Amino acid sequence: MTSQKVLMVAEKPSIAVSIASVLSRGQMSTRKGATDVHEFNAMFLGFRAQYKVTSVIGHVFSVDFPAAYQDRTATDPLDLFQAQVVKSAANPKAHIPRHLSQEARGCTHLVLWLDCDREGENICFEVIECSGFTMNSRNGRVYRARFSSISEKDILKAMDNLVEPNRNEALAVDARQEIDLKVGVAFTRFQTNYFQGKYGNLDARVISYGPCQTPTLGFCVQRYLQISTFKPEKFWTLHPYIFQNGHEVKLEWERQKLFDVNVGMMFQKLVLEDGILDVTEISEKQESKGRPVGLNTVNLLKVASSALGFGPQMAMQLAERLYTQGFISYPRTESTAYPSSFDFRGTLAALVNNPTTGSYAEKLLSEGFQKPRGGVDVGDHPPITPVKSAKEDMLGIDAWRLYQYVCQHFLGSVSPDCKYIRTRVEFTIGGESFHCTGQRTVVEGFTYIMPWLGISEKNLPQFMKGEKLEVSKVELYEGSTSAPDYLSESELISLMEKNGIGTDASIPVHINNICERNYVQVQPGRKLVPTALGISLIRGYQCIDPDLCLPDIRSFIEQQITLVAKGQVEHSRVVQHVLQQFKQKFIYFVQQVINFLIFLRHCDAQVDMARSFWHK
DNA sequence: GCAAGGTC
Repeated sequence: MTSQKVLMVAEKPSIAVSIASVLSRGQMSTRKGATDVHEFNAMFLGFRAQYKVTSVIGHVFSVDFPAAYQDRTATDPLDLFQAQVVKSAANPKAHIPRHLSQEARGCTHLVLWLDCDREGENICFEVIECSGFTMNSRNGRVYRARFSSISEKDILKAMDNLVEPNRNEALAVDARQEIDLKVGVAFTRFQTNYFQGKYGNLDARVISYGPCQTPTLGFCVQRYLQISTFKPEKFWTLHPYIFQNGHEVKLEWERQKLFDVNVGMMFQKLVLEDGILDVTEISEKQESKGRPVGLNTVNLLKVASSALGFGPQMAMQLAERLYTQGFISYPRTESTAYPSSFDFRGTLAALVNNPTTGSYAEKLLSEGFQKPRGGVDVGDHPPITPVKSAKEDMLGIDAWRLYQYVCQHFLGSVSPDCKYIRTRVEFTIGGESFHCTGQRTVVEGFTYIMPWLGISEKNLPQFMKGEKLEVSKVELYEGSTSAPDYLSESELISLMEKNGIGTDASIPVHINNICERNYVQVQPGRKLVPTALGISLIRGYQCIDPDLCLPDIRSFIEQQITLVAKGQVEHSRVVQHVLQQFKQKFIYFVQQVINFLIFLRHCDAQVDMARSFWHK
């Protein structure tokens, strides 16, 4: 009897290695190709089988317009909405389609090990197309492996529960690709044609629009507008002072702020006339600051920007290198919960040779470490953790600093919580209430290894309830409300994540885009300051159609394609419906812009007439 | 050469 031949395809080479290692128990032979192919013999569905495990490198295809629409001077952007879209190799140099079709030859079964998300489901069908397999054919069968992590347990479990790939989820991605392409390119071509060199000094090669990049820019400009329209306001507050056991203590007012100096002076007089503070309440409460959950990509990017000064693009490049050199685990993950099978002891042991964090890792090993807090498991990859110890000269200064943070975060996540005692003393004087607070650390916990998160110690002298104290002075402090600062890159990342703009992998790309297109500039402290061009663009959308630069535009697309993913509405109906709406917006936008440009030309003509009149 | 999403 001839044996079965099984082809397995993963989303990236490293996953193919993991799957082949588990299923062959390490007994595989690897041969080079467009991507490596791992071969071995094992049982498959009760029969002896020859296995080949290989991978793609992300998407095999990407969508674009046919050649006829590529010449932007010869095409009306409005026609793009009803144009055909064609798929072509995402990376022609990699020759992935040819690789898949060659390896599939003679195979009786195809098992798809793509990442278990919508994009992965879409890549499943790209692989099916290249391999020549068809769903439900007699001579070859197609299976989908659904795995929640790349552990031996989950891989074997997925093998015992093979399912079919989900066509609807794949179609939802097709819908998004077509909508993003048509909307983005139509607006971008129109804007570039009409704004470039037309007026002002908005000189730029391309003036782009996109349902992710434009709301991203919108966040930066929104903050800029808050700053530029901010009107500072004076305020007053009372601070009584006392001397207790040789310490001067400044008290805070329950009313916090007043915006009228006369009322402030009245209260100051009341307090001074009384002159005696009554201690009405003393409370001590133990508070806890929780250790961090596992590190995911977005949180790594935020820390890299705010604490290490690395932009997201650079942070990902450094992380990628640390990953391929085996120092940290896979750096693209949404999960913050460690899998149940995670080897904490092994990871700690791997760090004991680290010059700076090694002794702390050793201490956790000998004295015991904590089970990490919950977090979320999205089922993609485990949180980002160190894998082996390193020294600075092995990595270079930047990679070393990022690696150090990954170590500190991991160690922090298996350390005790930080415990501290908060003391609050309440006073009354002249009918007004004041208080002071102190705090002291009881258990340092994870803040030992992440000292910047530590509790700032504030000691208070002893007080007794019912005690009466003489006030030493009563300050009427005059302050001024201040404008917020420019949006920091790490705040922007938080806003994007919260509003569903981009993914962990694409957030750095969008931020990089708005910088490279000269819409914002990164200033010291990684603050994002919009340029004249960026401000003009967003103000333009705000005048014509504010939806265009709001994050809801992305949520709307996501929500519509989810109907496809769930099989509730047909793919083509959703695409038509969404494109129809964007086409209306596009037409209105074009009309308004053209009217405005006509108006400007009219103004110029008036100015010219006035000039020639006065210069006669 | 314009979008956004994979991954390198």
